[in-house]
Amino acid sequence: MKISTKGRYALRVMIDLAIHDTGEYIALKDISARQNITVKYLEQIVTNLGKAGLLRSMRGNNGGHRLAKRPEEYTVGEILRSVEGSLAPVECLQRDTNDCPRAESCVTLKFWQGLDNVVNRYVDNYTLADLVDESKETFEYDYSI
Amino acid sequence: MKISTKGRYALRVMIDLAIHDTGEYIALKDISARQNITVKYLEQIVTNLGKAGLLRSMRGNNGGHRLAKRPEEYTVGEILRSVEGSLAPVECLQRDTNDCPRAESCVTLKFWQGLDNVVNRYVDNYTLADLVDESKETFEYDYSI
DNA sequence: CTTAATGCTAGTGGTTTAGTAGGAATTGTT
DNA sequence: AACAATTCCTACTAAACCACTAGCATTAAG
Repeated sequence: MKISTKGRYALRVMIDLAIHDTGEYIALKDISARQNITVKYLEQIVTNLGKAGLLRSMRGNNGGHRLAKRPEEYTVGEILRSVEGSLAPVECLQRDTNDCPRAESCVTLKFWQGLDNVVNRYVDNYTLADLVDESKETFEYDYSI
Repeated sequence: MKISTKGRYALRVMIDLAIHDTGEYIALKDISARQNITVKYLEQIVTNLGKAGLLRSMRGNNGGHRLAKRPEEYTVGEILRSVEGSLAPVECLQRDTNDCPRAESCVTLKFWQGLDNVVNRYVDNYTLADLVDESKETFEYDYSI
């Protein structure tokens, strides 16, 4: 039931972009320095975030990334899913990719569906803005993070 | 965020033992035939369940396993944890094994704790008896499973 | 044209998953 | 006492996944 580093890092990247949002594009180099994640690894993460439409990106000199919408418009769920794929606890709940032939007779299906529901309800009711607020509580006067 | 086969199989084993409970010990061979899981793999799973005190086991001829308590006294959470280890979505929440030095400054800690809470609340309020009941609904008159 | 950035594809060492395999120990039956 | 059926224990393994690293192509500004 673990979330991978990509999921955890994606959250940190989004918080970082939200806190340092100036309207300009922010280079991965800067995020890397603040978050202690290599630029190369960040590339993969922001690629996923970008493909999901969560970021606007710009190549070339002075290029970088910025949020595509306001922090309160992102759910943590969509951020996590963009890099982790489905958060479903068992594969048979990923409707699109899988159709378990035993579904009809599966005794535990209801249990797994319920678990999937509570997880998704939680992550989809938590917004990036919530994380940003908590970040500001944590570092009361220090916005350098 | 996936549960491994061991976790899924452990649930099926426990349901199987509950449904076929006669007070006698049930051999892995029988569970294997009903659940389509090899005896060898079942051995590993019941070893974990046994070490957690969830099963009573008997070696030798006519040996096998049976539940250590009534189905309503098991939570699905304790069954899953006995084979999966902690269900925490991030390692830093596994108090015993880990003490993240960044915990104080971790911006996302509160979010992860909340997720851990909803997951554990769900699985710890679901009992083996609930699964058994649902199994009986699924196979109305067919208890051969 | 140079520089600084992202975009894309591939490689890689380590860990975990999902089993398999073999034999020792235990218990009931004959 | 021997045998058969079972669990117990340790080790092994192929495949997948994770957490990166690497190299080069592409793009944009100055």
